[in-house]
Formats: sequence, C-alpha cells, structure tokens
Amino acid sequence: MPKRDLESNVVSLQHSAQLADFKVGVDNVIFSVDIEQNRLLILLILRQEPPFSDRWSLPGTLVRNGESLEDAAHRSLSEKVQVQNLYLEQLYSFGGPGRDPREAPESFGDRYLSVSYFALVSHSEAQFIAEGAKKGAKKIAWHEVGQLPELAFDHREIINYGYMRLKNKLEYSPIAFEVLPQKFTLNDLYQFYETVLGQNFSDYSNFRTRLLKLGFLLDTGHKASRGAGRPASLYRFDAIAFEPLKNKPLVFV
Amino acid sequence: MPKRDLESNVVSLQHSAQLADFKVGVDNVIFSVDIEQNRLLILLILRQEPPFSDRWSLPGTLVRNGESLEDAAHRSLSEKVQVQNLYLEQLYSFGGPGRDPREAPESFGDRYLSVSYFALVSHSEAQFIAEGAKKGAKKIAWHEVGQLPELAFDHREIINYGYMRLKNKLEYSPIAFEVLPQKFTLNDLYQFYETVLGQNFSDYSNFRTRLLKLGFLLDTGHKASRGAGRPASLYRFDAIAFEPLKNKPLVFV
DNA sequence: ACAATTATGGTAATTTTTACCATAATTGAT
DNA sequence: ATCAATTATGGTAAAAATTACCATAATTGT
Repeated sequence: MPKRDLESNVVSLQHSAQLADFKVGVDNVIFSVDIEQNRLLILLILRQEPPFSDRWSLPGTLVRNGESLEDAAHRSLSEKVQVQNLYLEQLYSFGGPGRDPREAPESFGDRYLSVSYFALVSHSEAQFIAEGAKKGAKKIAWHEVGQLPELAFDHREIINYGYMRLKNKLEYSPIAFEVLPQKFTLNDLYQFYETVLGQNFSDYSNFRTRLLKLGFLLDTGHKASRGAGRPASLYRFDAIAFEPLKNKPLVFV
Repeated sequence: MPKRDLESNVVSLQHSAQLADFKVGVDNVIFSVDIEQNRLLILLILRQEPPFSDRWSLPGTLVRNGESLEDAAHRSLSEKVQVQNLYLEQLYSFGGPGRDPREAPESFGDRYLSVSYFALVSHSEAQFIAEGAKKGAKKIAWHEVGQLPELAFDHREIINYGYMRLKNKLEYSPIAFEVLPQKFTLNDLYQFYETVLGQNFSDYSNFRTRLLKLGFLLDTGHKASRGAGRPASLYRFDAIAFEPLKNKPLVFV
C-alpha cells in the first residue's frame, strides 16, 4: 500500500521514505486520594528490564489491533489494579523523536508515541492484582506525589501534566464523586479537596455553605459517627441536579 | 527487532502479532477571528482524492522521521498559510480503529492515529500560500464556524473539540494578544471576545473596567480614529504584568 | 456533670458583579 | 458655526458573592 498524505491524499513518492512508523503506547497517570491520611498517591511500577531497569515508571501498554486508545488504557489499568469506580480521560500525547531509547538512532526502526491517560480511582476500593501471576513478580506501589522517586523515560513530565489536570478537574468537575463512597460527609469531601489542592485552599465553613448552596448534594438523612463529636450528616451526589452547573467552578483556590 | 511491552519491557511473543502499527498524522484546527465582520473562521481544504473526495477537511500531514509532533503541526500550517503571529497547542489524539477508511478491514495494514492541534492565527496577517505551486491546485478557504460544510473523516468531531478549547482558552489565557496587533483599542479586544464567545457575553462597559483593573493593559498614549466618534486609546499587552494572573479568569461568561 | 471534640448554621464586613447612565471627543450635515 | 449622530470613557448604586469569623448543637470519654 503506497503511503499517502493524510490531507491531500496525493501519493507522495518523494516523501515515502521519510514517513515515520510508530508503535503507540498508553501510559496511565493513576491518582488515588487517601482522605484518612491526607495523601495524594500515584500508582507506579518498578521496571525490571532495560531501558531504565530498576526505575519506577507509569503503568502502560502498547495498543493492539482492533483496540481503541481508551480500551488500551482501561486494559492496562485493570491488569494492575482492581477497582469498581474510576474516572478516566485522555491527557496528552508525547511523541518527540528520541523520547524512548529503544528508538534506533537515525531514521530506522519504529518510533514510540505515548498517549497518556489520566485516571482517578477509589483508594479504599482499589486492590492490587495478585503479583507474579504472569511472568516475573512486578513491584507495584502507591507513591505520594510529594515524594516521587526518579522515573523512567519522560514519565516525570507526564505526571506533572497529569497533576495539573487533576487540580483543574477538581475545581470544575464532579470527579470526586466518582471515587468517594455513595454516602459521604461534607468533611470527607473537604479532606478530599484539601489533599489534592493543598492546605488552606478554602475555609471549611465557607466550603460547606458554597457546596450546599449549589444544590447537588442531597442529605440522605443518615448520620455518620466518627467516635467523638457530633455525628455528621451523610450526603449523596445528585447527577441530575448537577447538570446545569457543568463547567462552572465548584470551589475557588 | 522484537516487539516489547512499553511498561514491562518483557518480550511478549504471544502478543507480538496483535500489536498495531501506526502511521501518525497531525490535523490542525486553525482558527482566525475577523473582528471587522464579527466572524469566527476555520481553515479548511477541499480534498481532491478518495476517500472523501470533494469533501472539505482539516489541513494535516503525516509525521516524518526525526520530526516532533509539534514540528509536523507547524510544517503543515506553514505550507498552507503564511503568518507571523500564531498560537499553537496540542488538542487531542483520535485513534480508534476504523476512523480512517484506508485502514484495512481486519488487523492488516497500518492504523491511522491523528494528533490534533489547535491554532489561532492573525486574520489580517494570514496570507494563503500560492495555490497550485505544488501538485494540483488545492482549494483552501476560511469557513465560518456557524456554517460548516460536511466534513471528511471525523473532522467535525475534532472541530467541536477545538471550538470548546478556544472558548476555554480565551477565558483563562491571553491568547488574544498573540494575534491582535501590537496596539489595539479596548473595542477591538471586545469584538474579538464577542465574536468567539457569542453576543452578550458581557456588558462592554464592565468588560472595560474589569480588563483595565487587572492591570496588564498599558495605555500607549496614542489614539485611533475610526471616522466618527471620540478617538479610542490604543493599548498594548504587558506580559510581565500578566504573569501573576496566570490561570485566573479574565472575563466571565 | 463536664471537658473535649466535631458538626452545623449563622453574621457582618468586604469585595465583586451587574445593570445602568452621564459626559467627552470626534465627524458630518446644515 | 452649530447641531445631531456617533463612539469612547468613566462613573454609580443595587445586588450578589466572598471572606473571616463566631456561637451553638450533639456526641464521647472521664
């Protein structure tokens, strides 16, 4: 099959040799919020083969025939961790030449393009898939964003981009409710936001009034008792009531 | 070269046959704002070969060896239109199987992945590159976003995504100043915003006070006379003064 | 019964947004 | 030269939102 120009579709013989062939991979930046201990976590995997042997890296996989990019991202994720509730969206594509050392030095062999995905999973729910079930036992672990080890490839850059996206998403989208339990207290929600956006992102009392006034948090009538103190009301997220608020900021930083 | 898993790097013989090979293209959603006539325009090209012969499509090109994605986007753009000032950023990657009819029906041949880019160019400045200089004369034209023809491939979807991004960018980033002349009136700026975000996005007087209070618009002391009426002050954008306002909303919709 | 603790619902001061309006400076017609 | 039309500019008052607090309620443990 002769190679064609995407736009003009003119058979471009003179450029034929210059066109790059790609393997396309997906890399997942998987976040998880531990509201008990106020830790924002990222899932990393310890590489066991070169290049970057013994370095931590983002979980990923190469895209197979007949598989969409998002399918591949889902597959990669579900191979590492078992979780019911999650949010997943595309992040960015990193495809500069030379980003993967496996690319041959000069115009030979395939290039590697990484389409990165951003995921948020429930921390309490997420279970690691039994290690060593496949080839060699892989080391897989949650790492706190503030204390990341040295990473393989350009994964540090991808994580930075993903972290930015997470903070933006949280301000404008109800993704927190994808991974919080069905019923939660306003304090749970506040801890979630504080863990991601940093301390003093907002006064707790003002956070409460703002969120409640928006009208998409419904009091279930049930109470949660955390030992000492007055029991907190349990709320649930009402997706219908949220509809008109799409793209409006939920909190301010 | 044996095919390797991006993450584990274990030579995966059992999957080798399933891995997809890709050609990677870039497609540009190139916007331009005509503030004289209040028109938001997109650059389209009339295809002259199958598939989608005689359909309008986004300008694009396939990525060459040694070329970054952004390089390819820049090259594609500069092959069609000559412009000094522009803003360019990556949009989204569309790579589902079957999005390009040239892909062979079942697991044979390459798949086509499109990394779309979003561009904003100065309308007054932009000149079409002499047509017919290369192969057959291509039809290239600006189209109003409200009146787009039927498009090739999934380009309509890409444009919708780009339009969303443009509106968001305008609210939070100073990209308007990348394509406005060095000196501009507040009315020029208002027309720009109104053309992109739609009528009654804001009261003109309030738009003025808000923007001026932010402090990154400097009065040059010069005046612009548009015939009738009081002459308007010419302002310029001060990038240094804007710095601390990054990611803060400039206007409200 | 009381201190400690956590949740909740306020309030007043401040700031921002919104919907207007009055005036200034120009052009073109009479 | 005068006046209407036109465009730019700088306000203001009412409404709404944000912010920094504080008082009280309901629980647990001593």
